[in-house]
Amino acid sequence: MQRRNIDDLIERYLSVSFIVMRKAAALVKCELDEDMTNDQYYLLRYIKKKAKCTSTELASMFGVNKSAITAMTNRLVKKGLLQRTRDQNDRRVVYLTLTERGNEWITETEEKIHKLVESFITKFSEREIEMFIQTYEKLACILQEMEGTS
Amino acid sequence: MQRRNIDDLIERYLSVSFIVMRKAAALVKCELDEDMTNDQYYLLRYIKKKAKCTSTELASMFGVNKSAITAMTNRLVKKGLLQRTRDQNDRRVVYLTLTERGNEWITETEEKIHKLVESFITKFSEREIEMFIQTYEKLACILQEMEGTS
DNA sequence: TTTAATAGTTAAATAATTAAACTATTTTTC
DNA sequence: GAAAAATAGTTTAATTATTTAACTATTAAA
Repeated sequence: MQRRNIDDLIERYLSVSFIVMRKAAALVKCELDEDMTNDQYYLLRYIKKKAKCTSTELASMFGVNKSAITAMTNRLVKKGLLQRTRDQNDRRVVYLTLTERGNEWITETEEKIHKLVESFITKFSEREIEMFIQTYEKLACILQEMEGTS
Repeated sequence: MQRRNIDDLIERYLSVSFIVMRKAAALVKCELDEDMTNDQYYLLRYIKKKAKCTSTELASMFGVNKSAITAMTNRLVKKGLLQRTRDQNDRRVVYLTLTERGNEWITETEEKIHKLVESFITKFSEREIEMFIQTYEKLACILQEMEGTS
């Protein structure tokens, strides 16, 4: 591939990924209750999928320090959406699970977000969106394997 | 398209876009000086491309309130990377432009970020990445046209 | 059994963000 | 042309997200 073609693709990638990131964040926010944030949505979504998980795992997935996760989970525990339980075999480990209310909230919210994503995903042909997501998933794998991503 | 196929694509999109967003943010951060943030990088990058721009334009691009832009630009002015100049025709308007140091910083940093993006973008075939970015750009257009994105 | 490593929290600091109230201009409207 | 409405940007107070460093408690390794 030619030098200027690569540079052009890189530039386009940087611009478009920035725009999509910010616009998508704004749209997701519109679907959430006033007192909930996008990060809180993503955190509860992840815990629902895993059923239970630890701070360390979340910190790695979110690419942040464990103390950032402690702060976030504290807020969600205070809101009654999340609960902590200690592992009886290894008492250092704390599991995070959804409360009943947390489960209700994320279930309702997932429905709204799915409708939102559907409203734009259906503007593409099945083939186009399938190809897009496949490449996107490949990219996710590459990024996850790169060092320094913690 | 079948119902369960759409739902599956939506779920895959949500998962992969989240992972890429967080991992990319972590990688970009590694390339920046200790005292600079990803948002500051994206803001200076945008201003460099436009040469000069206003708070209102930035707020719209970033999908945030104008007061968030005021706060960010204050920090960058304090760091000596950005400057404000008032429009002489319409004295309500304030233009933001890079200082000499700001220009040097963003030029150096853009080079690092380009190398970073190149390191993973070249793992795809030219055809695959071209298709991917085309669909991504279409998506950006659709999101920008959607209401409530401010 | 002392030493290492691991899991998580706390504390202090900063950045990003919002909402509401505000100042200073320019445009509209009657 | 003066009063009213709109526009551009800032300030203030509050909250969330984040980092780094120091810390507690527990488990694994030497």
